Amino acid sequence: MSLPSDKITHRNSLQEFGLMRKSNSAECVSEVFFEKGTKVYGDNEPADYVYQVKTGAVRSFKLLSDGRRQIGAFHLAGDIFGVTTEKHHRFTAEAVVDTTLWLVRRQSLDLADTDGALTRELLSMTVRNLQHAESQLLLLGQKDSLEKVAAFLLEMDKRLTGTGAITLPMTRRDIADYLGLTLETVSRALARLKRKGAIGFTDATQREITLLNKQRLLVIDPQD
Amino acid sequence: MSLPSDKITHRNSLQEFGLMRKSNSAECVSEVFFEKGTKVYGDNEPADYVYQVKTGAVRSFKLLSDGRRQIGAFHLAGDIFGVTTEKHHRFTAEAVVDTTLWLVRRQSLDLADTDGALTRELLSMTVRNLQHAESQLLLLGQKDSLEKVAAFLLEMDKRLTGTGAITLPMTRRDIADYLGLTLETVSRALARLKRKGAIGFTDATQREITLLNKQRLLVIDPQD
DNA sequence: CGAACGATTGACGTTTCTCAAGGCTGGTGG
DNA sequence: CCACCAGCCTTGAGAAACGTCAATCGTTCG
Repeated sequence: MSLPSDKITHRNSLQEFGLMRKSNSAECVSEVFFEKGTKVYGDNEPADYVYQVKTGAVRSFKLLSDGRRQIGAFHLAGDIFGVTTEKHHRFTAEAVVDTTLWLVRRQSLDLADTDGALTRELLSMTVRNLQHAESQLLLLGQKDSLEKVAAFLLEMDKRLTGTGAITLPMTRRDIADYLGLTLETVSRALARLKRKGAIGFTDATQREITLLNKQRLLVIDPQD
Repeated sequence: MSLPSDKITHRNSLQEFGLMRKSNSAECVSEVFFEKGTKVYGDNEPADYVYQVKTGAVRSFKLLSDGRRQIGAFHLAGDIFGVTTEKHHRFTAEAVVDTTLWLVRRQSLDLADTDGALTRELLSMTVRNLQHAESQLLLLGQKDSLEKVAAFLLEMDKRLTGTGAITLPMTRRDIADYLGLTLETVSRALARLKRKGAIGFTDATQREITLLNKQRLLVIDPQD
């Protein structure tokens, strides 16, 4: 279900952002807290809400019957996710770390679409998702582990800060399931990048990474 | 460029299908022949037309700078492709075999979108493309070669006939670049499926394949 | 303090890739 | 008609990449 209760605190608020600008009653937007590891929504569940990350991070993934997991996207602060034209979600979404989301009832949006502006907005979001999936196809199908990890670091840097100093919210296993690798291979690829002088670790938990040489990462990661 | 000339024959015609229903002048729809291997449009070229496969097949792909190729989709008879909200294509499209396409100037569509019906149609197509890409992510990231090839055969059977008797238009290399494998690995996977009794070859060129046991293929290919 | 979690590293096994050889088919020109 | 050639497919042997299993270490948190 979409709104598990006991790990979540509700605080209604009137937030203005993205799609949710169209909402006009206070009940439409809620701020909800999800503890690390909590499910936001499940595969095949009714898509009743649209979400935006206030703080934290969310992973969106599919599972095979034997438990293999493909993470399709990470949603970071500011990202809108859970948008679909269909009745049901096609992914499961979970909080990667303690996360605060804003959410809007989808129904409150449908009503507002008199001029088709919402349909166009929906289209533009779907196109962005499609573009991300398309570049991920190239990464998963053609790149080796070093290229995948380099591309991942560059993507995260771009989306988190762009400064070259990043703090990853996700574990090595999450990264592995995003890149189609194992966590050990991700760890070894990071070690190789460190030995090459392309990156450096700046804390004990190995989640803070400095991109010492983006140019070198760009050379490792072949562009299309 | 989008309309190479000497390998192509033009025949204007008034075809009614899909998106193109909106067109109302004879100049908007053309039937164009593309010889095997011909480019339909290139990555980053202006997206001036929308296409539908009349006969034949088209591959749509991205290249890395060193020549590695990821095929994102095959377009078969009846499929509409080349639809985008942007000015330029994000893929290159080539005829896999001798192919006849119908094409419509995109401009002739834009004019017709008074009621937003076209935007909704565009949205629904983009969503279909997104869904295909999403399941391809799972395949590329998590499945081994046997599972990939089994999934490929099931997809082709479904889209070509559904009867279990298929004639593949594409080479082993095309299949490999679609599945993120090498052509040798594809060939070996097919040989293994044959030994298992799941498929059979029915002609000398190894392009006609009979799915002797779809249930067995479904077991090999884990579902989400 | 001890347990749980996440990360790293090594040794080893498996899968896939690479390189090479050979076969089959269909088309072309003598 | 036949020889030849080019393209496609298969198969094998060895190499490389990646996965698996296991041990260890540091951190966090009760």
